[in-house]
Amino acid sequence: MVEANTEVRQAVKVYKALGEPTRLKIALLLTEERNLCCSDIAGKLESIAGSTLSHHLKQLTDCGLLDLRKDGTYIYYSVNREVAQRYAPYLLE
Amino acid sequence: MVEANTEVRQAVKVYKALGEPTRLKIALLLTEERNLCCSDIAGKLESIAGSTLSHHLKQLTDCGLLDLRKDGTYIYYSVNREVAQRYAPYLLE
DNA sequence: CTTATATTTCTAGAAATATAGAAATATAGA
DNA sequence: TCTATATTTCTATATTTCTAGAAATATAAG
Repeated sequence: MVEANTEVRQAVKVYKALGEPTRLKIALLLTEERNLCCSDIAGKLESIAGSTLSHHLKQLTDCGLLDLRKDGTYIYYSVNREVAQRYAPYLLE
Repeated sequence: MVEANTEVRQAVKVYKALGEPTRLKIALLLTEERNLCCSDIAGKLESIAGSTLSHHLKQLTDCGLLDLRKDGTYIYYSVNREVAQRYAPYLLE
């Protein structure tokens, strides 16, 4: 019960992150294909400024839905399956 | 594949609806207890204007997450289990 | 018909969010 | 070190969203 509020707060963040078309698309892309970097993702979207994409990826990682792995200049993103499984297993279908 | 976009559009709506603290709280209330009317719900929230609550309930019903049943002057809301199950089974835990 | 209650619609202001350009930072390689 | 590429931060603007008061609508009851 102590953790209930924390969990609800995370749920709000996760759902807020997914409640935007571009971000949901990014999350779906990253469940199909793991370890995409920023520019890979940009390449798969219509046309998006790097700064905008960075802003979206920050929200998706801040809520715990995406994990990242830095490798040199690149940052590779993947969906965190546990978080997706808990709040939005729809992503994993 | 034809229905994919429709489904994604619904997903965005559902997640947008749940990505707001008051609305997530309403959704959680309504999974615990079915058939609450507008004023029941208002009574379980801190303090909210009727117009604000109406606005939130509209979003929750428009995305398919809540069903409603009119009975006289009252409108009773319940969570649509199928939609919740598909997009946010977290609600049903 | 009048009154009372439940809910919605209209309206507007305040706050939050999305977007992108420009500048900044980080790293790799020549 | 210099250059190129990847990504973030800063800044500004346009749009959306949240909120609630006032007025409107719907239904029930007297």
